Amino acid sequence: MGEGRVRPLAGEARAPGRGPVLYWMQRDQRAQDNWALVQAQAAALAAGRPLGVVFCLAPEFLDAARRQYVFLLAGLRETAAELAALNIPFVLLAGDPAREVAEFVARHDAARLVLDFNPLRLPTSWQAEVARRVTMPVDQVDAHNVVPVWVASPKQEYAAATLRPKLNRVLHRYLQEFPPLVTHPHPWAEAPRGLDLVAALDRVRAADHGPALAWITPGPRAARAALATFVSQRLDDYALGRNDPTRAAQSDLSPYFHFGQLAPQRAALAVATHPGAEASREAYLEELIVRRELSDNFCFYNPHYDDASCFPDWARGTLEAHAADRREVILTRDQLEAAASPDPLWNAAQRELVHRGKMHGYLRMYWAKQILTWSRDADEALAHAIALNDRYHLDGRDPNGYVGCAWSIGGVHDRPWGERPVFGMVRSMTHGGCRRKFKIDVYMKQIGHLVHGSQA
DNA sequence: ATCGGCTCGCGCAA
DNA sequence: TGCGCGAAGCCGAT
Repeated sequence: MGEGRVRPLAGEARAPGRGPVLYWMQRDQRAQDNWALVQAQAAALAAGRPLGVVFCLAPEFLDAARRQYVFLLAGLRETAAELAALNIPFVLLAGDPAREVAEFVARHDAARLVLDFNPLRLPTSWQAEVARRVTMPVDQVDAHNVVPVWVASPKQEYAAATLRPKLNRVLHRYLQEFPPLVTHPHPWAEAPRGLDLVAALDRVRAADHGPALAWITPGPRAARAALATFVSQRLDDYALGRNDPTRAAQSDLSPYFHFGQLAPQRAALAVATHPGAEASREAYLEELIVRRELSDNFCFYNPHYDDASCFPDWARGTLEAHAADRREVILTRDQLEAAASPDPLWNAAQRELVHRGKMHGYLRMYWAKQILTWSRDADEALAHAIALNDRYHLDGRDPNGYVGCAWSIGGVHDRPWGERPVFGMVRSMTHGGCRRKFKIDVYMKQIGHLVHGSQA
């Protein structure tokens, strides 16, 4: 599975419990291609124990909206069925994860507890709390990154350029085929039923932000199909077309990655072995591995990933120096949310976000940067961008989102550029620049149809 | 269409 | 200590 994939989180010296090995599934919500489950099953087989998976639904998670929970629960239903068919019970809990999981694990006297990895503060604090409360050994497995984040680098990296060689040096050791999860030979006879996955949506206190989504089907099976379609039909156009919002060259896989319904490593394997345009393969693997894992590196080593104190010194200085620059207009968060800015291109991007739950990658940068020009300062702009990103993006509340906003507004992982009003030396993007790069009128027309069609 | 200048600091070679 | 070069930039000159 690759050196360092598993790290003890607590209790190396603790005695194992007398019950099953339990995997507390959080970020990686799939049965196959999941290193945490591979590790949990290996431990269970070695000890001759049953294996179980527990998931705790937090009734509110960082302002997640209803359609995000719908996506999550639909995927979990499929994953639970897949696990049950392999003789691995799946148990759904609801409530405060730190308390519920700790109690559950103690009640069933788990032999070991296995965790997956998410660098964000809230899930990390839940894990730490559970590890402190339980009495058996706890292992953490980075099941999300191709190269485990603590292996890739021991520190916060300055930019993609500094992380890239570190990843490339060890990539061949980690970019390997997954072993399959097998039918578990030791049944967990006393496994509780847990909550019903269909009724669970009623326990969620989530507001309805944005219409229900029909263009994307949740679940690991649909994720594999979407990957196959992308590789066979759009990958060759990726190098040239990915920054053109009017061309469908993007993978559209990020919602699956975010909810762990598809392993980035599975996508990397599929792309790396695909014959065809070399430039497109490299461009995609750069974004899938280097830039995505740079986001995990940032959030793992910098707990201020979602406030302006995480910006590099040069960016904070230059933004400060331009804080008093005249703004065209100051917009409230409600005005931004309602796509009521003076820029029709920005409004179209915001409408795409609301109606599709996903904005084109190139426009995500433009969108966040423009918010800076309509905010009193960079702190306020970052707060607006993160709030709207998390509320509407299917892949919101993810390291990629926080780092994307910090890159756009605060120069994180970027370098300084020619000084301009408001932005200072932070790289700017303009309406005119977009006009030069793609047909903005075609994009705005496409979004007009999207909005009109889904409001009927 | 393409090019260069804008500007800072990391990491490495020396 | 010096030097090369960088996640998607802009703009004006050619």
